[in-house]
Amino acid sequence: MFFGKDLMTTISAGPDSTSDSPGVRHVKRPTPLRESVYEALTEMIIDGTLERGRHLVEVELAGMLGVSRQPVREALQRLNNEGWVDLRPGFGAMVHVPAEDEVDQLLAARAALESESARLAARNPDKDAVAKLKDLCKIGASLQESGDIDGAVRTNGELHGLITEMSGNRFLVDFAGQVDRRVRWYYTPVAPVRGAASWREHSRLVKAISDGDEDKAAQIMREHTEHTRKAYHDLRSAAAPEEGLVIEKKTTRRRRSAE
Amino acid sequence: MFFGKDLMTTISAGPDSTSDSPGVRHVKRPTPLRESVYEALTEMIIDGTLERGRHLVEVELAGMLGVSRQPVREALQRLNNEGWVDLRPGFGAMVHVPAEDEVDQLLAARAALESESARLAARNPDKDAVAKLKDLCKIGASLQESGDIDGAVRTNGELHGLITEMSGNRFLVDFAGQVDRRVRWYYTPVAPVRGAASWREHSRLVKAISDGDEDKAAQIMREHTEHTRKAYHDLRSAAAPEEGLVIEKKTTRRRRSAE
DNA sequence: ACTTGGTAGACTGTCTACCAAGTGCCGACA
DNA sequence: TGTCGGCACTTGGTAGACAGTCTACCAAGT
Repeated sequence: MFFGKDLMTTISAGPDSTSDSPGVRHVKRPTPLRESVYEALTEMIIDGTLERGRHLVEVELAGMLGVSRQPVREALQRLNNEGWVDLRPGFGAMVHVPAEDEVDQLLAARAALESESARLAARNPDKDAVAKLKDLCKIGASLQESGDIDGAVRTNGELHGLITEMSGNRFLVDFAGQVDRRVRWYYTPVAPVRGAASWREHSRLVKAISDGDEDKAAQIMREHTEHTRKAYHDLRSAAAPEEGLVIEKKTTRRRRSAE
Repeated sequence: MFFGKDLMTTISAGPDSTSDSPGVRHVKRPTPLRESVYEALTEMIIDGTLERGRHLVEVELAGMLGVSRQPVREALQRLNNEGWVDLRPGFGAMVHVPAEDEVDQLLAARAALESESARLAARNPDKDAVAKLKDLCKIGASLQESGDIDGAVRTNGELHGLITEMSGNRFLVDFAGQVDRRVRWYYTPVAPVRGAASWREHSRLVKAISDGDEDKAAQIMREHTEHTRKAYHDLRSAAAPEEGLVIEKKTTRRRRSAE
């Protein structure tokens, strides 16, 4: 994400630099440090810099980010509450290792949350928002087609996020947001397979919303999530008949190198 | 106030809620202080010891609970993340003052979450759990009848909690749990009015679950929540035709000036 | 070979002290 | 009366210290 730029240079400035290096410029801190640390860490977890199961040592992270233990602790506790890491008392934090049934449960929760959101969004569809949705559909489909998986996944997130926001329900927004981020973490490898069909469904969904057809919107969103779950299972059983957790290794793609 | 010295006796409460697989007996794990503080504070917020809108000063709470600032800070941040308090940077925490549309949104979210939970619970109803549900129904109804509102509200919470747990989906459990506690906070005054009908609905719901009728269970849960919302609105418009939220009265408390 | 006991190191949980910066309030001043 | 400046308070963040606990490893005993 974009906050990275400034922050990372600021934060990662001096691992063990002495207190008064003349070159270190302390940028204005608009947001509390713990917030920045939180985002930096989620980013590192999602992009794999911090591998699953890794033991996160407070002082180590603190040094890595150029802050003291406290903000790190606070960030870690939030990450723990949201399920990104597991905090064992007296030992510390480990990056969460997802159980096999976890994606299932996540998608089930998402189905409930987003299907309801879609219903409420359709209940009173805002003109501008609908226009934006249509845009996102077009953008997403073309990104998908051009093979920009990261972009498509991101756009997918924006689209779903916008729909939940249209529900006007801040709790749905919040919960669905959390679920979405988690899903995105586990799910990126599925996107290439599932992509094309997914975007066709998005279009139908947006249409139902703009028509104000509540039941249809909710229904489509439900099926949409259900298809995603199926795709995940197919990929899983195809890619890892016995090896279990090895999938992410095999399917991880380096996207920066065009192939 | 009895918070005086050994807060352990006050806060360190019941058995730990670690998910225990059969055969593994965790002896005794001292809960981190921040956890105890968190629970003490939510309790105080719910029962009104800390009134809505009140400015929470870290060092004050720390003294009150007999701990240092650190655990209090960590607890406050969690409370902030979960919406119990609002943390204003540079100023501090205030106990959250619910907006008037907030209960609506909360109940809408709960409808989605718990209706889905009820569906999943009905999908494969566990014998023991169903028996427990029936118990709770009986207990709740009798508590309601005998006028023990607090007890009825608590039992209501247990019943809903058990149903979400029966869904087997930890995310639904988690989210619904958060929503439920919040609802319980705002909602206690409604319980007396709504109570009797509510418990009749619970019985029908439990029956649907034990029959394995998914659609019916989901449907009943939805209507159940809907009725609750209606009751809330009725009570509200009856009790406060004009004054609305002015419950908070304009008390700017002077804390240190001589009075 | 397997268990037991001991030991050492690492890390967290918590406390204390301290400082800089932001916020709200109150009173002085125009 | 209204506005400005300053004061007191509080948070946000840092540093260091210390006890308790967890892990790992090694040595001795069975």
